[in-house]
Amino acid sequence: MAAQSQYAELARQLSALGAVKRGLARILPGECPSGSAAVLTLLDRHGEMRMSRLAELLAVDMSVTSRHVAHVAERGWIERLPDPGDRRSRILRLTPAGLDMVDELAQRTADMFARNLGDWSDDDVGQLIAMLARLRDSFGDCRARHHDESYSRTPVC
Amino acid sequence: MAAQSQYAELARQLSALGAVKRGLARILPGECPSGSAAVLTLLDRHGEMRMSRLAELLAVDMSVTSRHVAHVAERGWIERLPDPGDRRSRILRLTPAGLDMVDELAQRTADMFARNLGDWSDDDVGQLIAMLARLRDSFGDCRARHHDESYSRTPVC
DNA sequence: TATTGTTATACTCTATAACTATA
DNA sequence: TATAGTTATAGAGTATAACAATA
Repeated sequence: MAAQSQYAELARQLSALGAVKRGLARILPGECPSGSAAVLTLLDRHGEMRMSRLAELLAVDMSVTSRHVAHVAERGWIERLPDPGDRRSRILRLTPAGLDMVDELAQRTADMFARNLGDWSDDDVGQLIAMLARLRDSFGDCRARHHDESYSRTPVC
Repeated sequence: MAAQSQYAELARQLSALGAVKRGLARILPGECPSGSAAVLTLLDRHGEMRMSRLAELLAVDMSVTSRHVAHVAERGWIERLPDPGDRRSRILRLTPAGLDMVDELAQRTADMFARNLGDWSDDDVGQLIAMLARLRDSFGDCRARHHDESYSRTPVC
């Protein structure tokens, strides 16, 4: 358990991270904002999946997921296939054009990091990744709890 | 210098951090969204300062800073004093009510982290803070470069 | 009845550009 | 002319609520 002043400092650092994320967003292709990029990247990493699963991985509400998915589908980067097991559901899958975009994104991201993190060792980056993963894990699923009052009124996160 | 796959993973982790930040935002008082909280927290930490300095610390455009500052000033949490040395400028300073709000924010933030990071040691948190600070430092000031074409057309960040 | 997904609405944060006042 | 700050406008991301279709 850490001290209160440390928590305050951690909050400041997390807040300041917005600048890094906006920097990352600024190098994206015009038609592919960060929400779309996240969808494509997750589909590439985890393979085809349903909306609800994607919403979980994105850690946003399904309504938000729906809009991001519509955006990338309109551009032909994914297809929405019927789910044979549940006709309410849709299976999301990258198209070849989507895969191309994923490659483009990876290229731009790597360039960006290479420019700015040139003096970080492989190990440094690995440690940062590990700590961020642990942080996310500790917070669990921080999305709002829809219509669920079984917990306290103020969300746990 | 790290590998491209590591950079892709780092980008994913940073993107996923949005969930943690939204969780943090959800516990804020209704009248004090995260932009306002950042202003108050920075004034508390660094003492009174001018708009331009605050914009730098927030790492956002001054127009954004101006709106956040107006919001907290309307609620009486800061005062905007004339700068004796430059009449274009304004000095921002926390009021007693602003200090109270800072305390309230620190309390809520600490509660939140204590709930979720209970199994992190003081050292763990310290390491995370240090790495985030280094990350931010490596990226430098990632704000858009206004009307400055002395660099390449694509921003460095 | 409950769940999957979509759409409408509203709010926060951000950047760009045009503007005022002062240096 | 250049700089400090404000305001108007637009775009991205998100959540809530109401809704349709299916389980």
